[in-house]
Amino acid sequence: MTVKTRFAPSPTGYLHIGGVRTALYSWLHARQYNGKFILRIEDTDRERSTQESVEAIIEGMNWIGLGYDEGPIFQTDRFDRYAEVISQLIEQGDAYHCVCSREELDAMREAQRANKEKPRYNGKCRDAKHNGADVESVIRFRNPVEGDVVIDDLIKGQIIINNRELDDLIIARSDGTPTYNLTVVVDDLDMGVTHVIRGDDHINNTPRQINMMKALGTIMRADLPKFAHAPMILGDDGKRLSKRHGAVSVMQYRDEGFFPQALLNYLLRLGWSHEDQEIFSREEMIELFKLENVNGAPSTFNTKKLLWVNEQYIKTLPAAEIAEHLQWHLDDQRLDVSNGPALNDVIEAHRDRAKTLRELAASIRYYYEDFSEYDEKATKKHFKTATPNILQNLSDKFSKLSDWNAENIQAEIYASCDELELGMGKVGPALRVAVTGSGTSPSLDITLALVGQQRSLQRLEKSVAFAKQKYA
RNA sequence: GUCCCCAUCGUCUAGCGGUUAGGACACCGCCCUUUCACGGCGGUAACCGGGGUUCAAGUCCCCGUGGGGACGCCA
Repeated sequence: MTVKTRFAPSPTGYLHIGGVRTALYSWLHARQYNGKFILRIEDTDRERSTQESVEAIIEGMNWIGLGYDEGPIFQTDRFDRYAEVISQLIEQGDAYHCVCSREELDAMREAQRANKEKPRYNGKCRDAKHNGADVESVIRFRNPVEGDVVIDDLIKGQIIINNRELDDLIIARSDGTPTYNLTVVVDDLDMGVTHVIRGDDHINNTPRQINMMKALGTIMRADLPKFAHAPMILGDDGKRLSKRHGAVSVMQYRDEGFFPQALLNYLLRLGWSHEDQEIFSREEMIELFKLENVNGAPSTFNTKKLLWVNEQYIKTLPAAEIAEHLQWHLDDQRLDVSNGPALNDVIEAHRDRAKTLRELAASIRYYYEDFSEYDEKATKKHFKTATPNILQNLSDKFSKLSDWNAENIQAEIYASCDELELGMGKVGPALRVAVTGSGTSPSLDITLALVGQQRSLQRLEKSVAFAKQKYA
Protein backbone atom coordinates (compact mmCIF):
# COMPACT_ATOMS: atom_id res chain seq x y z
CA MET A 1 0.00 0.00 0.00
CA THR A 2 1.40 3.38 -0.91
CA VAL A 3 1.96 5.75 1.93
CA LYS A 4 -0.34 8.74 1.95
CA THR A 5 -0.21 11.62 4.38
CA ARG A 6 -2.05 14.86 4.61
CA PHE A 7 -1.84 18.35 5.99
CA ALA A 8 -5.30 19.55 6.93
CA PRO A 9 -5.40 23.10 8.22
CA SER A 10 -8.56 25.07 8.77
CA PRO A 11 -8.57 28.41 6.96
CA THR A 12 -9.18 30.64 9.93
CA GLY A 13 -5.94 32.63 9.86
CA TYR A 14 -2.39 32.63 8.56
CA LEU A 15 -0.28 29.51 8.16
CA HIS A 16 1.08 28.89 11.63
CA ILE A 17 4.65 27.84 12.35
CA GLY A 18 3.39 24.85 14.34
CA GLY A 19 1.29 23.81 11.38
CA VAL A 20 4.33 24.04 9.17
CA ARG A 21 6.17 21.60 11.40
CA THR A 22 3.46 18.95 11.25
CA ALA A 23 3.16 19.60 7.53
CA LEU A 24 6.90 19.05 7.24
CA TYR A 25 6.73 15.78 9.13
CA SER A 26 3.86 14.61 6.93
CA TRP A 27 5.63 15.69 3.79
CA LEU A 28 8.90 14.03 4.79
CA HIS A 29 7.18 10.80 5.69
CA ALA A 30 5.39 10.70 2.35
CA ARG A 31 8.51 11.57 0.37
CA GLN A 32 10.60 9.03 2.20
CA TYR A 33 8.28 6.23 1.16
CA ASN A 34 7.64 7.61 -2.31
CA GLY A 35 4.10 8.20 -1.23
CA LYS A 36 1.60 11.00 -1.68
CA PHE A 37 1.07 14.14 0.31
CA ILE A 38 -2.33 15.81 0.31
CA LEU A 39 -3.33 19.35 1.19
CA ARG A 40 -6.86 19.39 2.52
CA ILE A 41 -8.61 22.55 3.63
CA GLU A 42 -10.92 21.88 6.55
CA ASP A 43 -13.42 24.64 6.00
CA THR A 44 -16.61 23.16 7.39
CA ASP A 45 -16.92 26.01 9.85
CA ARG A 46 -18.25 28.55 7.40
CA GLU A 47 -18.48 31.21 10.05
CA ARG A 48 -14.76 31.39 10.51
CA SER A 49 -13.29 30.14 7.27
CA THR A 50 -12.15 32.83 4.89
CA GLN A 51 -10.85 32.99 1.36
CA GLU A 52 -7.90 35.11 2.52
CA SER A 53 -6.87 32.37 4.89
CA VAL A 54 -7.03 29.80 2.13
CA GLU A 55 -4.76 31.99 0.07
CA ALA A 56 -2.43 32.56 3.00
CA ILE A 57 -2.09 28.82 3.52
CA ILE A 58 -1.33 28.18 -0.11
CA GLU A 59 1.11 31.09 -0.29
CA GLY A 60 2.82 29.77 2.83
CA MET A 61 3.08 26.23 1.49
CA ASN A 62 4.53 27.56 -1.74
CA TRP A 63 7.11 29.72 -0.04
CA ILE A 64 8.22 27.04 2.38
CA GLY A 65 8.46 24.60 -0.50
CA LEU A 66 6.34 21.72 0.70
CA GLY A 67 4.76 20.56 -2.53
CA TYR A 68 1.58 18.54 -2.38
CA ASP A 69 0.51 15.83 -4.80
CA GLU A 70 -3.21 16.29 -4.34
CA GLY A 71 -5.30 19.27 -3.45
CA PRO A 72 -6.09 21.66 -2.19
CA ILE A 73 -9.21 19.66 -1.46
CA PHE A 74 -12.02 21.62 0.15
CA GLN A 75 -14.33 19.88 2.55
CA THR A 76 -17.15 22.22 1.63
CA ASP A 77 -17.08 20.55 -1.79
CA ARG A 78 -17.83 17.22 -0.19
CA PHE A 79 -20.96 17.93 1.81
CA ASP A 80 -23.00 15.44 -0.23
CA ARG A 81 -20.60 12.69 0.66
CA TYR A 82 -20.70 13.54 4.36
CA ALA A 83 -24.53 13.62 4.30
CA GLU A 84 -24.48 10.20 2.75
CA VAL A 85 -22.24 8.80 5.46
CA ILE A 86 -24.27 10.43 8.21
CA SER A 87 -27.47 8.84 6.87
CA GLN A 88 -25.73 5.52 6.81
CA LEU A 89 -24.65 5.92 10.43
CA ILE A 90 -28.20 6.74 11.49
CA GLU A 91 -29.51 3.83 9.51
CA GLN A 92 -27.16 1.36 11.11
CA GLY A 93 -27.89 2.74 14.55
CA ASP A 94 -24.52 4.38 15.16
CA ALA A 95 -25.89 7.92 15.16
CA TYR A 96 -29.04 9.57 16.40
CA HIS A 97 -30.92 12.84 16.51
CA CYS A 98 -30.56 14.92 19.63
CA VAL A 99 -32.97 17.71 20.52
CA CYS A 100 -31.20 19.05 23.58
CA SER A 101 -30.95 22.84 23.42
CA ARG A 102 -27.72 24.78 23.77
CA GLU A 103 -28.98 26.16 27.05
CA GLU A 104 -29.68 22.69 28.30
CA LEU A 105 -26.18 21.57 27.31
CA ASP A 106 -24.56 24.57 28.96
CA ALA A 107 -26.40 23.91 32.19
CA MET A 108 -25.39 20.26 32.03
CA ARG A 109 -21.72 21.12 31.68
CA GLU A 110 -21.84 23.68 34.38
CA ALA A 111 -23.38 21.23 36.79
CA GLN A 112 -20.75 18.64 35.92
CA ARG A 113 -17.93 21.07 36.47
CA ALA A 114 -19.41 22.10 39.78
CA ASN A 115 -19.50 18.43 40.61
CA LYS A 116 -15.81 18.10 39.68
CA GLU A 117 -16.60 15.90 36.74
CA LYS A 118 -15.41 16.11 33.20
CA PRO A 119 -18.07 18.00 31.25
CA ARG A 120 -19.72 15.79 28.63
CA TYR A 121 -23.02 14.97 27.02
CA ASN A 122 -25.15 12.81 29.29
CA GLY A 123 -26.79 10.81 26.55
CA LYS A 124 -30.30 12.07 27.17
CA CYS A 125 -31.48 11.64 23.58
CA ARG A 126 -29.45 8.51 22.95
CA ASP A 127 -32.42 6.21 23.03
CA ALA A 128 -35.21 8.73 22.55
CA LYS A 129 -35.62 7.84 18.89
CA HIS A 130 -36.16 11.37 17.61
CA ASN A 131 -36.45 11.43 13.86
CA GLY A 132 -35.28 15.01 13.38
CA ALA A 133 -38.48 16.07 11.66
CA ASP A 134 -40.39 17.82 14.40
CA VAL A 135 -37.92 20.05 16.28
CA GLU A 136 -34.50 21.45 15.56
CA SER A 137 -31.95 18.75 16.20
CA VAL A 138 -28.31 17.83 15.80
CA ILE A 139 -26.93 14.39 15.04
CA ARG A 140 -24.66 12.62 17.47
CA PHE A 141 -22.43 9.63 17.05
CA ARG A 142 -23.32 6.78 19.36
CA ASN A 143 -20.00 6.13 21.03
CA PRO A 144 -19.44 2.69 22.58
CA VAL A 145 -20.00 2.74 26.33
CA GLU A 146 -17.63 0.02 27.35
CA GLY A 147 -14.12 -1.07 26.56
CA ASP A 148 -10.91 0.74 25.71
CA VAL A 149 -9.66 2.39 22.59
CA VAL A 150 -6.01 1.63 21.97
CA ILE A 151 -3.90 3.97 19.88
CA ASP A 152 -0.49 2.77 18.83
CA ASP A 153 0.90 6.20 18.25
CA LEU A 154 4.06 6.32 16.17
CA ILE A 155 5.47 9.12 18.29
CA LYS A 156 3.89 8.72 21.72
CA GLY A 157 3.67 4.97 21.90
CA GLN A 158 0.62 3.13 23.13
CA ILE A 159 -2.20 5.27 24.48
CA ILE A 160 -5.25 3.67 26.04
CA ILE A 161 -8.47 5.56 26.60
CA ASN A 162 -11.54 4.09 28.21
CA ASN A 163 -14.80 4.71 26.38
CA ARG A 164 -16.23 5.97 29.65
CA GLU A 165 -14.21 9.13 29.06
CA LEU A 166 -15.86 9.77 25.74
CA ASP A 167 -19.30 11.13 25.04
CA ASP A 168 -21.58 11.18 22.01
CA LEU A 169 -20.15 13.94 19.91
CA ILE A 170 -22.08 16.02 17.42
CA ILE A 171 -21.38 15.04 13.84
CA ALA A 172 -23.95 17.28 12.18
CA ARG A 173 -25.09 20.70 13.31
CA SER A 174 -28.71 21.73 13.46
CA ASP A 175 -28.31 23.38 10.08
CA GLY A 176 -27.27 20.01 8.71
CA THR A 177 -23.61 20.79 8.11
CA PRO A 178 -21.11 18.15 9.23
CA THR A 179 -18.51 18.81 11.91
CA TYR A 180 -14.78 18.24 12.02
CA ASN A 181 -14.69 14.86 13.72
CA LEU A 182 -16.98 13.38 11.08
CA THR A 183 -15.43 14.98 8.03
CA VAL A 184 -11.88 14.13 9.04
CA VAL A 185 -12.83 10.49 9.45
CA VAL A 186 -14.68 10.27 6.15
CA ASP A 187 -11.89 12.04 4.30
CA ASP A 188 -9.02 10.08 5.76
CA LEU A 189 -10.85 6.89 4.90
CA ASP A 190 -12.03 7.97 1.45
CA MET A 191 -8.70 9.45 0.44
CA GLY A 192 -6.69 6.45 1.48
CA VAL A 193 -4.65 8.26 4.09
CA THR A 194 -2.28 5.76 5.70
CA HIS A 195 -0.64 8.03 8.27
CA VAL A 196 -2.40 10.75 10.18
CA ILE A 197 0.34 13.07 11.40
CA ARG A 198 -0.84 16.08 13.38
CA GLY A 199 -0.39 18.06 16.57
CA ASP A 200 -0.93 16.30 19.86
CA ASP A 201 -3.75 18.69 20.68
CA HIS A 202 -5.72 16.17 18.60
CA ILE A 203 -4.92 13.18 20.77
CA ASN A 204 -8.21 13.49 22.56
CA ASN A 205 -10.11 13.37 19.29
CA THR A 206 -8.36 10.27 18.11
CA PRO A 207 -10.25 7.63 20.12
CA ARG A 208 -13.58 9.09 18.96
CA GLN A 209 -12.37 9.07 15.40
CA ILE A 210 -11.20 5.50 15.73
CA ASN A 211 -14.62 4.51 17.04
CA MET A 212 -16.26 6.17 14.08
CA MET A 213 -13.87 4.54 11.67
CA LYS A 214 -14.73 1.18 13.16
CA ALA A 215 -18.44 1.91 12.84
CA LEU A 216 -17.83 2.86 9.22
CA GLY A 217 -15.73 -0.20 8.57
CA THR A 218 -18.76 -2.03 7.25
CA ILE A 219 -19.29 0.37 4.39
CA MET A 220 -15.83 1.87 3.95
CA ARG A 221 -12.33 0.52 4.11
CA ALA A 222 -11.82 -1.50 7.25
CA ASP A 223 -8.15 -0.82 7.88
CA LEU A 224 -7.32 2.11 10.09
CA PRO A 225 -4.64 4.67 9.34
CA LYS A 226 -1.68 4.87 11.69
CA PHE A 227 -1.48 7.88 13.94
CA ALA A 228 1.46 10.09 14.93
CA HIS A 229 0.95 13.01 17.28
CA ALA A 230 3.69 15.60 17.37
CA PRO A 231 4.05 17.72 20.48
CA MET A 232 3.24 21.40 20.52
CA ILE A 233 5.78 24.16 20.11
CA LEU A 234 6.00 26.39 23.16
CA GLY A 235 6.96 30.03 23.51
CA ASP A 236 9.81 31.07 25.78
CA ASP A 237 7.36 31.38 28.67
CA GLY A 238 6.47 27.71 28.36
CA LYS A 239 3.04 28.46 26.98
CA ARG A 240 1.83 27.23 23.66
CA LEU A 241 3.33 29.34 20.89
CA SER A 242 1.01 32.12 19.87
CA LYS A 243 0.93 35.60 18.45
CA ARG A 244 2.05 37.23 21.65
CA HIS A 245 5.37 35.40 21.40
CA GLY A 246 6.16 37.22 18.18
CA ALA A 247 6.17 35.76 14.72
CA VAL A 248 3.96 32.73 14.24
CA SER A 249 2.86 33.25 10.66
CA VAL A 250 5.22 31.57 8.26
CA MET A 251 5.26 34.55 5.90
CA GLN A 252 6.51 36.72 8.70
CA TYR A 253 9.71 34.68 8.63
CA ARG A 254 10.17 35.49 4.99
CA ASP A 255 9.64 39.15 5.81
CA GLU A 256 12.27 38.98 8.52
CA GLY A 257 14.81 37.53 6.13
CA PHE A 258 14.87 33.79 6.70
CA PHE A 259 15.41 31.20 4.02
CA PRO A 260 12.52 28.77 3.76
CA GLN A 261 14.93 25.85 3.95
CA ALA A 262 16.54 27.31 7.07
CA LEU A 263 13.18 27.59 8.77
CA LEU A 264 12.42 24.02 7.75
CA ASN A 265 15.82 22.89 9.01
CA TYR A 266 15.23 24.58 12.34
CA LEU A 267 11.73 23.18 12.68
CA LEU A 268 12.97 19.71 11.84
CA ARG A 269 15.64 19.82 14.54
CA LEU A 270 13.14 21.12 17.05
CA GLY A 271 12.03 17.85 18.57
CA TRP A 272 14.01 15.55 16.34
CA SER A 273 17.66 14.79 15.84
CA HIS A 274 20.07 12.65 13.94
CA GLU A 275 23.35 12.13 15.75
CA ASP A 276 25.11 15.48 16.12
CA GLN A 277 24.02 16.85 12.78
CA GLU A 278 22.51 20.31 12.73
CA ILE A 279 22.25 21.18 9.06
CA PHE A 280 20.29 18.96 6.70
CA SER A 281 19.81 19.28 2.99
CA ARG A 282 16.36 18.51 1.66
CA GLU A 283 17.61 15.12 0.49
CA GLU A 284 19.11 14.32 3.87
CA MET A 285 15.91 15.29 5.61
CA ILE A 286 13.92 12.92 3.45
CA GLU A 287 16.42 10.16 3.89
CA LEU A 288 17.04 10.45 7.62
CA PHE A 289 13.77 11.60 9.14
CA LYS A 290 11.93 9.01 11.18
CA LEU A 291 8.63 9.62 12.91
CA GLU A 292 9.75 7.19 15.58
CA ASN A 293 12.60 9.54 16.50
CA VAL A 294 10.40 12.54 17.11
CA ASN A 295 10.60 13.58 20.73
CA GLY A 296 7.34 13.17 22.62
CA ALA A 297 7.97 16.22 24.75
CA PRO A 298 6.96 19.73 23.72
CA SER A 299 9.84 22.02 22.79
CA THR A 300 10.47 25.69 23.15
CA PHE A 301 10.92 27.88 20.12
CA ASN A 302 14.29 29.63 20.13
CA THR A 303 14.78 32.47 17.70
CA LYS A 304 18.52 32.72 18.31
CA LYS A 305 19.07 29.17 17.17
CA LEU A 306 16.91 29.83 14.13
CA LEU A 307 19.11 32.83 13.35
CA TRP A 308 22.18 30.66 13.62
CA VAL A 309 20.71 28.09 11.25
CA ASN A 310 19.81 30.85 8.82
CA GLU A 311 23.35 32.17 9.07
CA GLN A 312 24.69 28.76 8.07
CA TYR A 313 22.61 28.90 4.92
CA ILE A 314 23.76 32.42 4.09
CA LYS A 315 27.34 31.26 4.50
CA THR A 316 27.10 28.20 2.34
CA LEU A 317 24.37 28.51 -0.28
CA PRO A 318 25.49 29.40 -3.82
CA ALA A 319 25.41 33.17 -4.29
CA ALA A 320 22.96 32.85 -7.14
CA GLU A 321 20.50 31.05 -4.89
CA ILE A 322 20.89 33.68 -2.21
CA ALA A 323 20.28 36.33 -4.83
CA GLU A 324 16.96 34.74 -5.70
CA HIS A 325 15.73 34.97 -2.14
CA LEU A 326 17.33 38.36 -1.65
CA GLN A 327 15.36 39.90 -4.46
CA TRP A 328 12.18 40.10 -2.40
CA HIS A 329 14.03 42.14 0.22
CA LEU A 330 15.70 44.36 -2.34
CA ASP A 331 12.27 45.18 -3.71
CA ASP A 332 10.91 45.58 -0.22
CA GLN A 333 13.72 47.98 0.68
CA ARG A 334 13.54 49.71 -2.68
CA LEU A 335 17.08 49.00 -3.70
CA ASP A 336 17.86 48.77 -7.39
CA VAL A 337 20.99 46.72 -7.93
CA SER A 338 21.22 47.10 -11.69
CA ASN A 339 23.52 50.12 -11.46
CA GLY A 340 26.58 48.79 -9.67
CA PRO A 341 28.68 45.69 -9.04
CA ALA A 342 27.41 42.20 -9.78
CA LEU A 343 25.08 41.18 -6.99
CA ASN A 344 26.71 37.80 -6.65
CA ASP A 345 30.08 39.42 -5.93
CA VAL A 346 28.53 41.65 -3.31
CA ILE A 347 26.87 38.63 -1.72
CA GLU A 348 30.23 36.85 -1.55
CA ALA A 349 31.74 39.83 0.22
CA HIS A 350 28.90 40.12 2.72
CA ARG A 351 27.71 36.59 3.39
CA ASP A 352 29.79 36.24 6.54
CA ARG A 353 28.38 39.44 7.94
CA ALA A 354 24.63 38.93 7.89
CA LYS A 355 22.34 36.60 9.75
CA THR A 356 19.29 37.40 7.68
CA LEU A 357 18.48 38.37 4.12
CA ARG A 358 16.91 41.53 5.39
CA GLU A 359 20.18 42.56 7.06
CA LEU A 360 22.07 41.60 3.96
CA ALA A 361 19.88 43.74 1.74
CA ALA A 362 20.16 46.65 4.14
CA SER A 363 23.95 46.47 4.32
CA ILE A 364 24.77 46.69 0.62
CA ARG A 365 23.08 49.92 -0.37
CA TYR A 366 26.29 51.93 -0.72
CA TYR A 367 27.41 49.86 -3.68
CA TYR A 368 24.43 51.00 -5.64
CA GLU A 369 23.43 54.38 -4.31
CA ASP A 370 25.38 57.42 -3.14
CA PHE A 371 24.72 58.27 0.46
CA SER A 372 23.83 61.78 1.47
CA GLU A 373 25.01 61.56 5.05
CA TYR A 374 27.86 59.95 6.92
CA ASP A 375 27.16 57.77 9.90
CA GLU A 376 27.54 60.21 12.75
CA LYS A 377 29.23 57.88 15.17
CA ALA A 378 31.70 56.78 12.54
CA THR A 379 32.77 60.27 11.53
CA LYS A 380 33.04 61.30 15.12
CA LYS A 381 35.35 58.43 15.84
CA HIS A 382 37.43 58.29 12.69
CA PHE A 383 37.55 61.77 11.15
CA LYS A 384 40.32 63.85 12.68
CA THR A 385 42.22 66.93 11.65
CA ALA A 386 44.66 64.81 9.68
CA THR A 387 41.91 63.11 7.77
CA PRO A 388 41.68 65.42 4.72
CA ASN A 389 45.34 64.89 4.14
CA ILE A 390 45.11 61.14 4.38
CA LEU A 391 42.10 60.91 2.12
CA GLN A 392 43.70 63.21 -0.42
CA ASN A 393 46.81 61.10 -0.45
CA LEU A 394 44.75 57.94 -1.05
CA SER A 395 42.71 59.66 -3.68
CA ASP A 396 45.81 60.72 -5.60
CA LYS A 397 47.11 57.19 -5.62
CA PHE A 398 43.79 55.60 -6.53
CA SER A 399 43.27 57.99 -9.41
CA LYS A 400 46.44 56.75 -11.04
CA LEU A 401 45.46 53.10 -10.82
CA SER A 402 44.78 51.69 -14.24
CA ASP A 403 43.69 48.27 -13.06
CA TRP A 404 41.09 48.64 -10.33
CA ASN A 405 41.21 45.43 -8.38
CA ALA A 406 41.47 44.40 -4.75
CA GLU A 407 45.15 43.53 -4.91
CA ASN A 408 46.20 46.86 -6.41
CA ILE A 409 43.95 48.80 -4.10
CA GLN A 410 45.46 47.09 -1.10
CA ALA A 411 48.96 47.91 -2.33
CA GLU A 412 48.08 51.59 -2.69
CA ILE A 413 46.63 51.72 0.80
CA TYR A 414 49.84 50.28 2.22
CA ALA A 415 51.89 52.69 0.13
CA SER A 416 49.89 55.53 1.57
CA CYS A 417 50.48 54.33 5.10
CA ASP A 418 54.21 54.20 4.47
CA GLU A 419 54.35 57.58 2.88
CA LEU A 420 52.33 59.23 5.65
CA GLU A 421 54.11 57.20 8.28
CA LEU A 422 50.82 56.10 9.70
CA GLY A 423 49.49 52.71 10.74
CA MET A 424 46.63 51.00 9.03
CA GLY A 425 44.54 51.80 12.06
CA LYS A 426 44.71 55.51 11.25
CA VAL A 427 44.19 55.24 7.52
CA GLY A 428 41.75 52.36 7.10
CA PRO A 429 38.80 53.51 9.21
CA ALA A 430 38.78 57.00 7.66
CA LEU A 431 38.86 55.54 4.19
CA ARG A 432 35.99 53.23 5.04
CA VAL A 433 33.81 56.04 6.28
CA ALA A 434 34.68 58.15 3.28
CA VAL A 435 33.74 55.52 0.74
CA THR A 436 30.85 53.72 2.44
CA GLY A 437 29.53 56.39 4.75
CA SER A 438 29.52 53.85 7.55
CA GLY A 439 31.86 52.43 10.11
CA THR A 440 31.56 48.85 8.95
CA SER A 441 32.13 47.03 5.69
CA PRO A 442 34.07 44.07 4.35
CA SER A 443 37.82 44.51 4.09
CA LEU A 444 38.69 47.74 2.30
CA ASP A 445 40.35 46.32 -0.79
CA ILE A 446 37.29 44.25 -1.60
CA THR A 447 34.86 46.98 -0.69
CA LEU A 448 36.57 49.58 -2.87
CA ALA A 449 36.95 47.15 -5.73
CA LEU A 450 33.22 46.57 -5.60
CA VAL A 451 32.25 50.20 -5.23
CA GLY A 452 34.29 50.97 -8.30
CA GLN A 453 37.01 53.43 -9.13
CA GLN A 454 34.91 56.32 -10.30
CA ARG A 455 32.48 56.15 -7.41
CA SER A 456 35.30 55.73 -4.91
CA LEU A 457 37.14 58.75 -6.20
CA GLN A 458 34.01 60.90 -6.19
CA ARG A 459 33.27 59.91 -2.64
CA LEU A 460 36.84 60.58 -1.56
CA GLU A 461 36.71 64.01 -3.08
CA LYS A 462 33.46 64.72 -1.32
CA SER A 463 34.74 63.49 2.00
CA VAL A 464 37.95 65.53 1.78
CA ALA A 465 35.79 68.61 1.49
CA PHE A 466 33.53 67.45 4.26
CA ALA A 467 36.40 66.66 6.62
CA LYS A 468 38.16 69.92 5.86
CA GLN A 469 35.09 71.96 6.54
CA LYS A 470 34.33 70.12 9.73
CA TYR A 471 37.72 69.36 11.24
CA ALA A 472 40.20 71.77 9.76
C1' G B 1 -11.95 19.54 38.43
C1' U B 2 -11.60 15.06 35.09
C1' C B 3 -8.89 12.62 31.31
C1' C B 4 -4.52 12.45 28.08
C1' C B 5 0.63 13.65 27.04
C1' C B 6 5.46 15.00 28.82
C1' A B 7 10.10 15.60 32.19
C1' U B 8 18.84 15.42 30.81
C1' C B 9 22.77 22.11 30.83
C1' G B 10 18.91 28.71 30.17
C1' U B 11 17.22 26.45 25.03
C1' C B 12 17.27 22.15 21.15
C1' U B 13 19.02 17.41 21.96
C1' A B 14 22.47 12.45 22.42
C1' G B 15 21.93 8.56 25.88
C1' C B 16 18.02 3.04 24.80
C1' G B 17 21.25 -0.83 32.80
C1' G B 18 27.81 -0.13 33.67
C1' U B 19 29.56 7.00 30.04
C1' U B 20 34.98 11.59 33.10
C1' A B 21 26.62 12.31 31.03
C1' G B 22 28.31 13.87 24.43
C1' G B 23 26.96 17.72 20.62
C1' A B 24 24.54 22.43 19.06
C1' C B 25 22.47 27.50 20.21
C1' A B 26 23.10 31.25 23.77
C1' C B 27 26.57 33.17 27.36
C1' C B 28 31.84 34.19 29.18
C1' G B 29 37.22 34.34 28.27
C1' C B 30 41.57 34.16 24.89
C1' C B 31 43.56 34.26 19.78
C1' C B 32 43.05 36.29 14.70
C1' U B 33 42.01 41.48 12.98
C1' U B 34 41.94 48.17 9.19
C1' U B 35 35.86 48.18 11.04
C1' C B 36 31.87 44.74 11.54
C1' A B 37 31.69 39.93 11.13
C1' C B 38 33.67 34.94 10.06
C1' G B 39 36.94 31.61 12.09
C1' G B 40 40.11 29.00 15.92
C1' C B 41 40.89 27.56 21.08
C1' G B 42 39.00 27.19 25.97
C1' G B 43 35.22 27.74 29.89
C1' U B 44 30.51 28.03 32.94
C1' A B 45 26.17 24.90 32.87
C1' A B 46 21.81 19.33 33.30
C1' C B 47 19.80 13.81 34.75
C1' C B 48 12.56 17.37 39.02
C1' G B 49 11.70 14.68 44.05
C1' G B 50 10.74 10.10 46.66
C1' G B 51 10.27 5.02 46.74
C1' G B 52 11.16 0.35 44.49
C1' U B 53 13.58 -3.60 40.77
C1' U B 54 18.87 -4.78 40.08
C1' C B 55 25.50 -6.50 41.70
C1' A B 56 24.62 -1.78 39.03
C1' A B 57 19.38 3.30 37.26
C1' G B 58 19.74 9.42 33.69
C1' U B 59 18.11 4.75 31.46
C1' C B 60 12.94 -0.10 33.95
C1' C B 61 8.33 0.23 37.51
C1' C B 62 5.23 3.06 41.04
C1' C B 63 3.87 7.54 43.60
C1' G B 64 4.41 12.62 44.00
C1' U B 65 5.64 17.41 41.85
C1' G B 66 5.93 20.48 37.73
C1' G B 67 4.68 21.79 32.60
C1' G B 68 1.58 21.18 28.32
C1' G B 69 -3.01 19.61 25.99
C1' A B 70 -8.24 18.28 25.75
C1' C B 71 -13.02 18.64 27.82
C1' G B 72 -17.72 23.52 21.79
C1' C B 73 -23.69 22.88 17.13
C1' C B 74 -14.20 25.27 16.51
C1' A B 75 -10.82 22.62 13.95
